[in-house]
Amino acid sequence: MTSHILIVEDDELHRRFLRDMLPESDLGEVDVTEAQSGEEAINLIKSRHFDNVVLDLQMPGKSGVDVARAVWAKNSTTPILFWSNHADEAYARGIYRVAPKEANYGYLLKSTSSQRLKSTISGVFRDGQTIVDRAVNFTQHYPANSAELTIAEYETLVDIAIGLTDHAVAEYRSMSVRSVQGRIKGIYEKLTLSDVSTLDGGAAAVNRRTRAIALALIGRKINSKILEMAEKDLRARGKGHYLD
Amino acid sequence: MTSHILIVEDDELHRRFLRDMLPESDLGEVDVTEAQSGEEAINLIKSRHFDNVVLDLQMPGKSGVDVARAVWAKNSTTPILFWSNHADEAYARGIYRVAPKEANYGYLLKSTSSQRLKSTISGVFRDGQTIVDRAVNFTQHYPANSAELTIAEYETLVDIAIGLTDHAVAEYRSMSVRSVQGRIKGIYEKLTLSDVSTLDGGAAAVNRRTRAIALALIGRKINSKILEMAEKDLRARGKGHYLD
DNA sequence: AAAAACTTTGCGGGTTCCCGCAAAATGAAC
DNA sequence: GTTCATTTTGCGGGAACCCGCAAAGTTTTT
Repeated sequence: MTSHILIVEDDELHRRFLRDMLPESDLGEVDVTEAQSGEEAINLIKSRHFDNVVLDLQMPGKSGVDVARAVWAKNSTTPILFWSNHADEAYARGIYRVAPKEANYGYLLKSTSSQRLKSTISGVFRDGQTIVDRAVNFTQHYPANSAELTIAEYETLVDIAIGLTDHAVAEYRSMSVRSVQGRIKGIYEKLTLSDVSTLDGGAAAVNRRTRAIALALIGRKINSKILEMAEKDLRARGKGHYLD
Repeated sequence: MTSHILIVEDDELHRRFLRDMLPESDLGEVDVTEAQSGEEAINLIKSRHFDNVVLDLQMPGKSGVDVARAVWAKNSTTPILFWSNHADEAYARGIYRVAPKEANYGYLLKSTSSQRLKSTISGVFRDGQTIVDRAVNFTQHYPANSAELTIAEYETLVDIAIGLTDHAVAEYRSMSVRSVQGRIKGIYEKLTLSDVSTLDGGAAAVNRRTRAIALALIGRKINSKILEMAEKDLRARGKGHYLD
């Protein structure tokens, strides 16, 4: 039986590498289709059937998480292998948020060996496993440890990272301003921002809010793609005017 | 005469592509050395001589801008070709800031054709040209137009993006707090943030400071690597305690 | 069902950010 | 050297952020 596989990959060398490697894997006969962008992929997904998808995460325009959402909207059990240069917790959380419970997927770094890639493809596409590279610093069962941001804290972190005020987050998430501030304080604690140093005159050297965003960015808990998706969600929920 | 070329590229497929392509270019005889990381590259640069460097920008650990700084510290006229998936103004400004006046360099996206890559290599390495891909949204002669951030505004944007307070920026840059606030207002105007919308109760929906950072991030004026470099510069100038 | 843990919430005070008003200082152009 | 443009600067007021104190509500564990 022929497997129909969609490769979504803007990098030509990587796309070619996958195209050549997939027939060598032990999936049996495969029919490979390629897309060079998230937009192209979404159009293909709407009009054609694919058994499996190999998906880069960071692409110009729509990201891999955008495409995954479209794949799983069409068929919530389609296995996806995320294959990326980036081990961002931001992407891992994004995937976790859009993945249906019944889906299985893989998340592998491009720096892993061809052998490892082949065995992961088999595991995800043929054997129905979920396999996440350990370099992706995010567990699925959380809080795996209490230093990780909860779902609620992460959601609030993204909200303040796109620039919303406490009042706007409160209205958007249907909670009080004080609640929002409580979650933000929790974020600061987990990013070890409870004490900030002061200047000679006694004023603080660091603004906690922007420092937390910087740390999350440098620690790859958030990235620009995730912020774009968050803005899109805001607009989809009728609150786009906040940003105008 | 043999050209000694250093390739700095974490992606194995891209490194291999360059290694195969360089002897085909019209540089004459070439001797190619490869580094898989910024750190490895910096060690090689210190101990060996290279006539030219091909440099990825976004790598784990030290970025291409870090490596460029080391290259030009050793020899301020070594031509460098920056070859990247990312057309970030952040990187362009970073390069511009570390490039000596007498250096020539290229900045090309990996999505351009092999033909174009070869001709750019010739132009930069043999003919001493500076060639920047037009997708890199940053001119060298600025302000090319008054909507672009000035050097001073950009420097302040990066300072607030890493989380410094107005007082800390003032002390760090030896200027008054009001001056810092004036520059920040200029940043907001150029990011079209002068008017922000309000919620039903009249409170603002958007915090300008964090919204400006989000827009700069999404617009690729800044990125996490640039923030890491800014933190390093802070520490190098004896102000690392601001962040502790 | 009860107890414990976690989250939400209101109030109020202190700090930082943001901006207007106005003037001084510096740099560029003539 | 003079004029013009740009940048810097001080003061003060309003808004947003941050947090302590305390209590209520919800969820989880026993």
